[in-house]
Amino acid sequence: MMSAIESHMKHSPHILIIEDDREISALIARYLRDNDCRVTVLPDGRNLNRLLDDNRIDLIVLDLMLPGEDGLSICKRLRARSQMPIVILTAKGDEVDRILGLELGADDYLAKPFNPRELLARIRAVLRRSAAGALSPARNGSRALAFLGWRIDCALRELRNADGVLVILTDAEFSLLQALCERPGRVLSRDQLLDVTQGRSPGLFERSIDILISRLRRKIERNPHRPDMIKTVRSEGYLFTPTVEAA
Amino acid sequence: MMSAIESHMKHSPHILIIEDDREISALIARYLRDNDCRVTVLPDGRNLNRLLDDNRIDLIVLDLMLPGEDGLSICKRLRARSQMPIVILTAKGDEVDRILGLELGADDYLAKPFNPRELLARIRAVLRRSAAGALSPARNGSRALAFLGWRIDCALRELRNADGVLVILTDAEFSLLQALCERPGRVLSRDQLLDVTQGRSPGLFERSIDILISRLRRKIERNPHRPDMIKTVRSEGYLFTPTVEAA
DNA sequence: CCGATTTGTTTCGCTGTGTATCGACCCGGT
DNA sequence: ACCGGGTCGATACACAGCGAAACAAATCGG
Repeated sequence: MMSAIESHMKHSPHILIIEDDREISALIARYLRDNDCRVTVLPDGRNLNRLLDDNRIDLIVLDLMLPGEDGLSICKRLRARSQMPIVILTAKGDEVDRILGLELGADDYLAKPFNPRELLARIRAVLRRSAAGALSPARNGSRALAFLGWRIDCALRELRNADGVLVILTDAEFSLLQALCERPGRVLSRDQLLDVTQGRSPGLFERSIDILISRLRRKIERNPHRPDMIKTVRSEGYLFTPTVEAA
Repeated sequence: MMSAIESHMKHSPHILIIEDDREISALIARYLRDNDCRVTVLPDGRNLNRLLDDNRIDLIVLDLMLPGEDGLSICKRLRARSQMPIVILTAKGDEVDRILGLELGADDYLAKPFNPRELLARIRAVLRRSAAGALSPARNGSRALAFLGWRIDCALRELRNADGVLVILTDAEFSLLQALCERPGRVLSRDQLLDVTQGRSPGLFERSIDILISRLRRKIERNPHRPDMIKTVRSEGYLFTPTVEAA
């Protein structure tokens, strides 16, 4: 029964919990991790945009009662930028906030105190629905990026050089390049790159990203031994230096 | 971004209520009709399949406490045949049934007694998430899609090429193509495709989707060995690259 | 109940990707 | 300067994912 749901989730989903109460967030995180989720916890809404940019979050569990920026405000902000699934947590019986949250675009709510098993069930229900996916009638027009004469078409997953000739990248290489292009001028750790490209947490001695970078350099750098575009920042990660523009 | 929602709003959603208590069903029906929904009421699970075949239902509100066939059983039956959105109604505090319902594939629940406004908010939240017309192959009314000169008629289940000549697809091939067309520009996992085309969970070493893709490519790709339209994304799934428009 | 067509399974070979290993390099500490 | 740990690049290799063909099973129409 559940296996149908889990099985069509290729990678374990990455859940972001926004909750100031350490005890509650630890409890949830523990339960979700025990049930094949990857979990990140944030105590408030600060650094949220940054975190969403650098990681591939599948769903957000959002407490409405937060210090600083209010949960409803965060919910609205999130909806303004994406359709990311949101499950909100409210104090028991706080019906107004609950309805308001749903009308603001949350996908579900749960009243505290709650049963972790029910939270998991709701998360799965929402993820299943969002994975089944809506039709994309007006799809974000063929996304294409350009840098230093290179052109990358994200819809076709194709890369062309300045002369317009196709440079054949493997799927993993393309995903990595896309991740870099979408975050230029910023140092990205191997963990972030793994998360974004494959939705995976790294093993202890994981070096697969290094290898991919190496292979990618061989295909796009003028001198792969003295890379211009993809620089390595020792013990930090990698940095994509060109300025990237939509094309 | 909003277009998915707007396309929903264009025609008022058709809600099916399965509820034996006349008083409650009348109350809900009234409130929903006042808020731009079309409503059909059924007192039990009989004639359900018949009704679903003959009408285009967008969402089902299902009471779990029913005479005759149990609500959970109905929920399971519905899930077996489609991904139709389901909101279940339970007696207050009946947590077990609630969780069970979600795990059976319901999209949301509401405890009785409830505020009609909240029911509406939940219905809208679920509808927002769900695809306008892609929920079940049985429901896809007369729609036609076009891409790269190809024309696909979902009602007749026919495919024509740029010259207007019929290309004969088998049933499974057509369902697969339709699923791809309805979600262009997104990588779809094999499990999702299996789920959408046949509502089936994959066996452990299932490769039937690969074969279908292969056979489909042979019929529609210019060079089946270097596919343009249906690209494979290694260890992720498949991607339909053309832009698709209604025709 | 039979034959034809559609659909799923098995198997094989190729390619892509991660792992292991080694060596180069950076940097700090005696 | 000399070593030593840590980090990264490169090569070689093992294995997993996918396409294709042949085969087997299921479905359908008569």
